[in-house]
Amino acid sequence: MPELPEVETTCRGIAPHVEHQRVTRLEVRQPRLRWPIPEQLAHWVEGDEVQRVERRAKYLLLSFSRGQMIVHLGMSGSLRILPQGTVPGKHDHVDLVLASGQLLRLTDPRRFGAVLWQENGTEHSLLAHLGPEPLSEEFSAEYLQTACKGRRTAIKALIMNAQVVVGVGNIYANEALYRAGIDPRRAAGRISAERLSVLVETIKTVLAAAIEQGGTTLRDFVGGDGKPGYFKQVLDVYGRGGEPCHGCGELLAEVRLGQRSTVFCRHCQR
DNA sequence: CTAAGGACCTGTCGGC
DNA sequence: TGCCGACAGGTCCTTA
Repeated sequence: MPELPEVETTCRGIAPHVEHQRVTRLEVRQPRLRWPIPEQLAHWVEGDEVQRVERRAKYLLLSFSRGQMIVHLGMSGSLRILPQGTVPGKHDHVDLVLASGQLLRLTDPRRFGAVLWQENGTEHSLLAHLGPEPLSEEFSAEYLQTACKGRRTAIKALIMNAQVVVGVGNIYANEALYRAGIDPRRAAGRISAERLSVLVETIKTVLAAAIEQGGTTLRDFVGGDGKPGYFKQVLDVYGRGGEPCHGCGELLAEVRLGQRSTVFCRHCQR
């Protein structure tokens, strides 16, 4: 479910309810997510106050006095603020119960998500080798040009590689490549500097627009405040295989690339 | 080192 | 209506 805009929307939605709140209890009903939830996590957070909620890549980081709780939503996860006492459903695996009378609930049917911990002064290995944030200045035309040099891998796979740049998932990779006029299958090392520069801009634009809209609504995504996102209305290619290209009217092609559904226009993208 | 494929898990949808 | 396979927003890990 969550791509970077969804995670950002969730972060902004939950932060006002969670920051500076004391955690009265951590209730784990299902510890088996992508990795087991650390057994000592409750011990580390209970009685302490959440200092800050922030996002790095698609990870949410909740800071406590001795370390950070790391939350990843995987493919199907979501976080919501609910009143205490709300009866948990089948896939409601974790509750962070707050002194305010609310709780932060993690729901994740597929359990590809994760709840982990990093002690102050240490960096979890998952976060150690992440590339730059796509909306930062560090993610520049020059940076992408260097990253593409000599690479034979398809450009779409490259921009979805978190070691190159974080937060570009399948939807926005398809959209950004369409807007840049680049064939997603093209070898990264065989794209001109000028065109890569355009791609950097379209990645930034498409992500920023999606964040502004509150994320893409697919199925039943809701942000931390329970409101749905509205970006789906402006997707040009994702989920539109076989339908007419918004630019030229030719039918959009759909192929599988690295096991991910890839939609593009054979006429507009080269 | 790079590139490609499998793995994790559940729900939903389309076809027969 | 029921069953079965294909597919879904992510990304780590193993294999070549």
